[in-house]
Amino acid sequence: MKELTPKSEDFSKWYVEVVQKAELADYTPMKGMMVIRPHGYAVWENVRNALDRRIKAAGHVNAYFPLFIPESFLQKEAEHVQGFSPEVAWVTVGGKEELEERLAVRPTSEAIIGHMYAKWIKSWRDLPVLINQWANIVRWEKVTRPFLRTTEFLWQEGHTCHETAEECEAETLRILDLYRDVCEAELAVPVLTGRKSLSEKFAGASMTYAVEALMSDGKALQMATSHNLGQHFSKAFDIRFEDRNQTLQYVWQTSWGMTTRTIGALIMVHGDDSGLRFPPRVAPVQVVVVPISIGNWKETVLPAARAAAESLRAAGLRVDLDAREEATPGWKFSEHEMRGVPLRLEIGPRDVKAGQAVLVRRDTGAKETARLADLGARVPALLDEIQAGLMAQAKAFLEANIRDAADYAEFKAILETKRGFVRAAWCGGEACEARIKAETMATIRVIPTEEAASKTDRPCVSCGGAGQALAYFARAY
RNA sequence: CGGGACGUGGCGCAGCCUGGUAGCGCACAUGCUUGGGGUGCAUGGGGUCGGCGGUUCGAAUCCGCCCGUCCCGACCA
Repeated sequence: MKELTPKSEDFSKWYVEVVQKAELADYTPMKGMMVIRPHGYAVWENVRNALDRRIKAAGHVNAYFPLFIPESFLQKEAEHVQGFSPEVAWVTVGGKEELEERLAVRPTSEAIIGHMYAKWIKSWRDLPVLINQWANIVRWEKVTRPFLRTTEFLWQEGHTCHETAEECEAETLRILDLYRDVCEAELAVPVLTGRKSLSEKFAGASMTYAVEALMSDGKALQMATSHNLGQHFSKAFDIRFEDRNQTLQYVWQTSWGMTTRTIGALIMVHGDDSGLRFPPRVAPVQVVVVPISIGNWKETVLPAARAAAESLRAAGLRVDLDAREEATPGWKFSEHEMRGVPLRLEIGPRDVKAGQAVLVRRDTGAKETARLADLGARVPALLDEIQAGLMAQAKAFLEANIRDAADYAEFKAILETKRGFVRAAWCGGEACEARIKAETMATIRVIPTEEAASKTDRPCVSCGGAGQALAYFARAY
């Protein structure tokens, strides 16, 4: 549990080390499969709860569909099967018997859900269907990294059906905004939102919208996606309803997901050379109480530390009392910094005498003393400040790393020297997009959805043709 | 999947070139000591060197194949 490689020296190494040293995850004997350890899983639980609250508040209900999908189902939507087939894991044997039809371990659940929806939906009165599921997913990725890309990962996937195209699009965008809100309000990760180019969209969607964040090494990370599936799947799976005019119509569908990858974003956006810095809203432990062990501390300091921890717990905070005898205070400080605890509360003999405690912020390192009687008010306020402080810091970084490129030379120079997002005009042509990707490794992360934000009179940064939209380009994870 | 690096107690490494059955630091256990930023000392337990095969009297060391990890690309949430 020593010496973390500095972020600036080797970002990838720093990332892998901090994941392990903070005990968020660990590797297993199977390639690309990791254990999410209790400290990491607690983060996921907090993210999940925040998301789940919002999904339900927006009118959705949770359900659970099977892990396996018959091969023939996956094949019903041509683009879908083509997009996912390279990374599907198959079950071919059950017990000792060879299966007649092999089963895919779900890489996403549109196919099985589509099949069930066809059975359940008959009338416009059945619509909208607003179902979400929390599930595990398997995609046989060639290159894996803890949280960012693993063979199996956890996520939620929403699958909705609507009467009209307009309603469907509205749902897609409502969810996009929901994701933005979770990222910014809970994870303290500022994001760009917008649509994807056609080449980057979900296999089988009409349009994909995404929430993109900027990691502190200047690479972008997709935090969530919201797809307008149009009628692609309803036609493939025959999901029809009789509308208000007594004609049969195919439903309009959306699907959307957010994954355990968000934990990777939390690490890469907020972490520093001492380890993790979790935003209080999703931190597994919000306050750690460290008694300063000197002399007869167990009789004097420890009871005061217990009382402080208890009172904060009673106020609804997630509090850990680190009363271990085998570790020194300094050791504990470092360890809890590594683990990202937002606020440390130190109580020593001097404090007990003075009826106070020392509060140390993880985000800034700032120390202050507070009267024990005031902790109930001061600690929650400080946690709010830390949450806001992390957001402000990340936002300043994002804004400082969005740069406009007038021409291709400038575009390339920015990506070479500074990275971050480059905002540039694009003609809408796939050839230009592909060329930019090949030459700079940058892809279109999002094209802002609002007319005003994407409108441009500048020529395409690649070909010089008429610019159709302003797009945000970046190298991405 | 292409290029590169690596695989030796839990972790990080040395030893390999010039074969002779393992060593260091941290961690761990015990005791004392210390304690407001990773305390110090002593004692002790733990590996047969990623796997398989070959060469050899003898392999961590040489050769071949395989597996895995990390980095850089192509693919992806």
